[in-house]
Amino acid sequence: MRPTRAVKDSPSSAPRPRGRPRSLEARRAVLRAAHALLKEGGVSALTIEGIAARAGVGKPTIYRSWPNAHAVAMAALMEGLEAPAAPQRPAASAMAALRAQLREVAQVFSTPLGRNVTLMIASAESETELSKAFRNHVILARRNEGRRLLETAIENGELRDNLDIEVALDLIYAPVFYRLLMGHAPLDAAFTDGVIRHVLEGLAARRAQARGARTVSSRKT
Amino acid sequence: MRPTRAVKDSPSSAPRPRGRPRSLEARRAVLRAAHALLKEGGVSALTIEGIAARAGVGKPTIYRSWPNAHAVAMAALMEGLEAPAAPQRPAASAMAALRAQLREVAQVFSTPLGRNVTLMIASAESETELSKAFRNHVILARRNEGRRLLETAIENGELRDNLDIEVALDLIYAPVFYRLLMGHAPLDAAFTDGVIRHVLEGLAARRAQARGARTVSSRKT
Amino acid sequence: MRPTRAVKDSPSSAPRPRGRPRSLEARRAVLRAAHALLKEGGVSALTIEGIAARAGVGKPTIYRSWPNAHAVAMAALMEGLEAPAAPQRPAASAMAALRAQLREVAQVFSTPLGRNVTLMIASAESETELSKAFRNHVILARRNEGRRLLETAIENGELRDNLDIEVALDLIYAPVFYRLLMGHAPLDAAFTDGVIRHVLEGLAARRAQARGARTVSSRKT
Amino acid sequence: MRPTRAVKDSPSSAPRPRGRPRSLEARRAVLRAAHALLKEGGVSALTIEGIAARAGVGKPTIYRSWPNAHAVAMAALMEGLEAPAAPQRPAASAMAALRAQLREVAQVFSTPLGRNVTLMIASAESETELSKAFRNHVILARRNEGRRLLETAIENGELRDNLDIEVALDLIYAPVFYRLLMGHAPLDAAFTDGVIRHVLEGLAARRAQARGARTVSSRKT
DNA sequence: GGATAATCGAGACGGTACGTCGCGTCTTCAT
DNA sequence: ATGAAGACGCGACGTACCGTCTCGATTATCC
Repeated sequence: MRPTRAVKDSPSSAPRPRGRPRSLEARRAVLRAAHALLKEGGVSALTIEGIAARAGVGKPTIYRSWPNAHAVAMAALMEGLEAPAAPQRPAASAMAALRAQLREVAQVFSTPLGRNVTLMIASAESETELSKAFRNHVILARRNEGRRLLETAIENGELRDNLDIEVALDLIYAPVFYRLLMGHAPLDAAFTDGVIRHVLEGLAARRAQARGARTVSSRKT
Repeated sequence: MRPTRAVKDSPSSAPRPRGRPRSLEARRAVLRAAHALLKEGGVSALTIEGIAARAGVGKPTIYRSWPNAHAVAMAALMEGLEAPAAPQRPAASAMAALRAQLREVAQVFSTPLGRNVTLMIASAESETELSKAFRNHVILARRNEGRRLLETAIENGELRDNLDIEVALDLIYAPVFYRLLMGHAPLDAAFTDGVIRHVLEGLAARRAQARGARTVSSRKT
Repeated sequence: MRPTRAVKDSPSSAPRPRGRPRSLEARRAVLRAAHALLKEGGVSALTIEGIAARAGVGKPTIYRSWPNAHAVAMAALMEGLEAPAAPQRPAASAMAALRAQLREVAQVFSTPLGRNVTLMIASAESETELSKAFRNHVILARRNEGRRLLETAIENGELRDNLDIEVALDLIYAPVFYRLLMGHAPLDAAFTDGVIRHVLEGLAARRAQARGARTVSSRKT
Repeated sequence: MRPTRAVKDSPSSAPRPRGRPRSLEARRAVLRAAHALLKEGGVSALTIEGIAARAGVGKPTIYRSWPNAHAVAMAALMEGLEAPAAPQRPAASAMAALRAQLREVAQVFSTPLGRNVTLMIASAESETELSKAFRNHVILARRNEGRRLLETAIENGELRDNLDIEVALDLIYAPVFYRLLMGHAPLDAAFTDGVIRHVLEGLAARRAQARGARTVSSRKT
């Protein structure tokens, strides 16, 4: 198998490869074309031939940098789906910020493109370096922001201090992607707010029935 | 490849087939072949040509019954992924039953086949009748069982009575599929139990009952 | 390797193949297109893609019947380079007929198409069934006609009866193809007639009949 | 198009070009590699990339000296197919020498390499300077030797003095290349000797039937 | 001796054609 | 008149070379 040397190796180890360097412009044209095709026709419209034709590039040029269309798509989307970085306006509380972020996540990933991205991550057949990077970039970026918020909330006393943050993060983000992928119910702000509310309050009955809940939970895990 | 005429020889009891009553047999062979291929090579290995060859069936015979490979796969899986019918042993409480069911779901869908099924649902590009039926069959069957348990739990006083059941169901099931598809963290019983525990107690800091909640949660996380 | 079953097997052994028979029309369109391309642009213009496009046919359809472009070309030319069957007007003698035939051969193979055909035969890398058939068809058809004429001439007493006919045939036909392929000198009727004359008389100095021979040869050379 | 300046211009007019001179070693490595590839895999194995890789040379280095693979091949072969210069042992007669030379020609060109060379000449699509030079070098060198022998033979009285030498040369050499390229019959010493014998004696009947032959030949040419 | 220039190797570039695979439709024959 | 077999037009796949173009490094001549 040909190497398909990664576009970017470790930064310092590079002893300047011998031949003509790869054209950054071609690379960019390919990613642009891939992005456009993905937006227009979905995953099935994204073919190497189509990308090459649209980018004005030869097929081998694409294969030189990526092993298959999937990888091109991921690379293209990593540049087009930047995390929105800063919360535009400071929220009243960490949980309020989280609620706002969850709305934003739901909105971004509800677009056809966002849905395709999610699918692409999900259907990655093998764990390549690129697919991990892509997942980290797309999914974990938000998740990390969420983790930061959760930690702040715990410090603030908004949340109890003995929760499993990873589980909590899954509780918060999973429903969005679940509805997105399964499509069994709408994915709107009402839903994400409902998620936040329920996950904060918990489902267990309070006051009088706290004991029952405790009993249930205290069973051997 | 040889025709593999009789996919299954009935024990010589039938001197009947003068005409062409082979249809049902052919269909079954197709579904069996599809199932096998899906298990062996994943979604990408499932081609109409492959199914036809393996089932000893002509391609048009397949197209006569299903519009495309996706549909065949779904049909094949609907027969191979039955809901596990009854909870084997009655649980101590509704939530205990739910916890057991969630473990079972996680286990079933963690198999390569289960993962492929989930992907197939997720990546259904258009909402066909069949894809809805499939989703209902695979996903909603469990969800309905869960809904029944939640309602029982509310009646029992295990859960508070003012919760949004649909949101609650998503809170419970989503994390399983989220980890399954994103693969960012393991999907085991410890996780599903953690999900149940956190979703019951909620994340918010308690005022009155903080002590009780903390006690529960402080068990091995 | 796929069989690429010969277009025509032995005639009687065929138990009528199972599926849809190959389209004769497609086959004809392919050969027509190949012929046209060969005529227009020579051997290098004859690509499978070009043929397919021009014939309105899929590439696999071509590969189903022929293993490579070379074979298609040969098949195409076998239908377009028929031997001219009968000598239009009966010649005064067998050698006169041979002289006329040699002129015709030189003329036919001097065309770009004829030259390509000859090259194609010459450059056949491996001895396939088709290439032998093609050579027989194109080259040996004329050669056989020539053999018949030589035999007649021997019977007539025009030629001596102790000559090696195969060598004689080579002596007659080879110069035409030699000039055709090497291009070191023109290939016209004067040349072919000169060949016939010299090959009849021989190069050796005569003892008894030197005079007669000289007389003959001294006609315009 | 770049000039592809001839490897060797006029000898004296050179004002010694400015830059680094072309590497003679590289040139030799290229020719050696081309020769080896041609011998191993035939014409189709001779690619610029293959030559460059094998010679340890950059592709542009090759293109700087030759316009295409064909030219490289010809250049490579011109150095590897030298005429055998002198007849090793003086022959009894000019025709005996010719017979020996024809044997040698048949033997040399029967090798795979010789066959490829011949094909290369035959299939030269355009009449470039190089292709003419190559043809002269490979084909005409022997032919010139043959012409010298024929002239000697005429002077000796071995051959009649009124023959067309060019036609005679074709009669002698053509059959070798004809059998070589068409492959319809073996190419051995028996054959070449037969050619010489027949071409000397002629095909026409002698003595009594000389008149018939003459009659035939004297028809309007 | 330092600038200039053409070479060298390496290899990426936009292309063209390759030969293969699978699609979904069709046609033919045997049952 | 149904079903297997399989050819059809089509389109994308991933590869091999084409001939051209940068690159950094080298090697010569000229100023």
